[in-house]
Amino acid sequence: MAGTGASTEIHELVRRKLSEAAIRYTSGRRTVVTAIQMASGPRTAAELASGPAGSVPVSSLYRTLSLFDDTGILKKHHGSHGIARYELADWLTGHHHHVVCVACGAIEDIGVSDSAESELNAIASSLGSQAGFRVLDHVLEVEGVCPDCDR
Amino acid sequence: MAGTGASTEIHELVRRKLSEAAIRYTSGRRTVVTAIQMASGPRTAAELASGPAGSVPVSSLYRTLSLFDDTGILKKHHGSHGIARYELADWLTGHHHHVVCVACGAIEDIGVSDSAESELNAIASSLGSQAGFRVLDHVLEVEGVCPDCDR
DNA sequence: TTCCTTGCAAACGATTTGCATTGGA
DNA sequence: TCCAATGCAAATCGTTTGCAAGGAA
Repeated sequence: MAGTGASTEIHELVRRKLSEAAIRYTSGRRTVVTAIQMASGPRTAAELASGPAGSVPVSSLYRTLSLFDDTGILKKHHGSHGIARYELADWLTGHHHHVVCVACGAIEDIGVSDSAESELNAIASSLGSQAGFRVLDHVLEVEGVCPDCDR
Repeated sequence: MAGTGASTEIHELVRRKLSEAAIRYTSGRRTVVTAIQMASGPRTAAELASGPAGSVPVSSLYRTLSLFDDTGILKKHHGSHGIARYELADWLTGHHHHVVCVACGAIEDIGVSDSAESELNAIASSLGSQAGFRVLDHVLEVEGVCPDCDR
């Protein structure tokens, strides 16, 4: 399996980040990180609980997700039905965007070329300053119908 | 009041759209449309209920919002805390994007130039087809700090 | 020991729904 | 008239929290 090295490295990066804040990297927390990094897109608490993080009780799961969001290890999104979805933060996996299926709600990660990314940055900066905002980041979501739902 | 003309036209467009589906445009529903079109960005049910749509009971409000979302009159978003926000659909107000304040959660509408919009369309199409999706639309959200929160 | 973390169950808040009543075409 | 629309209250569901027990430094 090719992922083992990267997996180990992510755990190490997370451990370091947590230790800076004097937060323990316990086995339950490691389980959550592993579960999320195996996914191909943002996952809900329910998906994690009924799958690879099934051993972690819901309350602990939510506490961990929330802690990781606060710490900047995870990024929280709000999917099609208002249910929170979590994925590893950009600094752990690289900046990317999402395609969302309007029919079934599936979300997939999608990488962006450097040239497209700089166009996006330019547009985002221009829009943000138009409104007087100090721009920090941008989120592009492509809405469409996924291959499965599209007949 | 300068908005009366446009306001009337939106009500007429909504009425027509609903009548196509044999759905009545009642006074409660008109109140909701009026409340939403007065806003400068997507609004939550609570905001509408405690403000310009205060006369509409919550259950009816939610039913109306949901009906309008299904009918394509409103577009539903999920803001910073997973609370649903609604705004008039693009065909009623024109395509636009949002700037979101990561500090206070405020959301403002923001227009995009035609040239930026076609760049966005090109990027979105390319990303979507990369994943095998039939692309329908795109959402760009600029994250930053609003003037009020930024000292 | 001391404080962080966990796990259960109860609490919460946004949204939905059952059902009897009202109102418009 | 007749069925869609309404309004109240109760139910749902994702998520949060109080509190006592477990564990690592």
